[in-house]
Amino acid sequence: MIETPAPAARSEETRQKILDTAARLFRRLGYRSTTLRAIAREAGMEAGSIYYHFRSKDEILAEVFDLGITLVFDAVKRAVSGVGPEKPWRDRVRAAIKAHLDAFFVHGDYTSTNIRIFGQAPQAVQERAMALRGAYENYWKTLLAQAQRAGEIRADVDLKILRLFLFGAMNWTVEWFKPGGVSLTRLADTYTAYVFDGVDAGRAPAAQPSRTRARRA
Amino acid sequence: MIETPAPAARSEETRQKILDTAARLFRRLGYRSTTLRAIAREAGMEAGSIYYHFRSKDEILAEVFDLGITLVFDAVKRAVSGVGPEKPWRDRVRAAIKAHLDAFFVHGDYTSTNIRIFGQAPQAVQERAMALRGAYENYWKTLLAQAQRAGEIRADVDLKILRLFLFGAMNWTVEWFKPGGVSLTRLADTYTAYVFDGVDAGRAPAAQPSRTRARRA
DNA sequence: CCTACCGATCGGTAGG
DNA sequence: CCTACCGATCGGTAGG
Repeated sequence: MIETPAPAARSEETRQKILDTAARLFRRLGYRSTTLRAIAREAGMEAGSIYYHFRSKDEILAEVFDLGITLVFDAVKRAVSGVGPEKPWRDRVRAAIKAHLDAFFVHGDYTSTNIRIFGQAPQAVQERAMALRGAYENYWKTLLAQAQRAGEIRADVDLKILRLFLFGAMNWTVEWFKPGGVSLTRLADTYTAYVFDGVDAGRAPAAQPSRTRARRA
Repeated sequence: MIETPAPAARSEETRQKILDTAARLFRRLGYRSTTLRAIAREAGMEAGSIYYHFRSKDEILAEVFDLGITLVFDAVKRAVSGVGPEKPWRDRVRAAIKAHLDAFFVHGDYTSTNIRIFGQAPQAVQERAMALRGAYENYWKTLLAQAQRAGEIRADVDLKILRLFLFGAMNWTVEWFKPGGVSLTRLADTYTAYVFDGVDAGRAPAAQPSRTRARRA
């Protein structure tokens, strides 16, 4: 019953293995230090064979970039649309934050490569990825704008600054998050609470299910 | 009256020019794509001459890292200690945020190199920079802990998470900030307000000198 | 600080 | 998908 996969499927599998390996090496070593020979070795083939699947090193990088953005974007859209229409916008923002963070660690090599080495990619590769990046940013712009229009974000908040503030906080987690400590769900809850409520002691602590603390004066 | 600088000073000047050039290229191109030949060219000398001033490419990178951290650290310490003792801790945090952001753009190539390509540096170089990085992180840890002990940050806030949250937001500015738009002072004020007060519409807007808005219900 | 050079390695290709 | 190879370029060094 177990058969050899059809040639097309087999090839697609190898292609995917090359991308996975490349993403992992790009993330750790950067663009130039990642050599096609190293990718080939870890993917179990010879260097020249990569050109059977890709036209150039830049094309591999470009696909890693695209896949990284797409995986995050899709996960975020799915999470947000899963929040009931009667729920406040804060819940949708929280779902988006959680999905964004989750995607970092399910597809960590792709997303980290995006964050870490986008700036050092050849310009042609950057330009190709810009469209997808822009679409993802626009999604967040709209999400935050709706929350503001609904009155859940103060009208004096500059949404562009807020979005970049939040993106920074989220994207930085690729530099320090390790599984085993704080969970991603808890981290997403915490970040959401920081953004909406702040950490000031003169305010009520963020609503969190399992622990309520006395408030100061 | 204008004399040729003493040989020692001249050499120090060249050394500095090499570091400045290297930092700029490291930031833009990454570690491996930045070649000693390119550094030499833009610093106005031949590739071999760099070895009169540095022992290796790695040593240049290590010095760029160290300088980047030191410049930010010193600026932050200076800014914080300039806040009057009667002032609330929030003012010290705000001063630290502003100094951290300012340093990014006064010494942008050094600090951006630190943020962008630390992960792709050879391990020996990373290890050397760890001590300074740790010292800077500890400084922030202490600062936030004092604010919490003074009751200005809620007792239930995890300071490690808060620090990483804030570092992410601050460090991400190297990816998007361009002079001419929002000022760094305003950005630091805004980030401080976000962290302490949040953006929720059910709360008072962050205290800002020139504009007070009506508060919602 | 320069000239001239070395060994190593790279991205990519031809031909199978 | 492999073998064998090319031209280019790299970090680093010797000798001045």
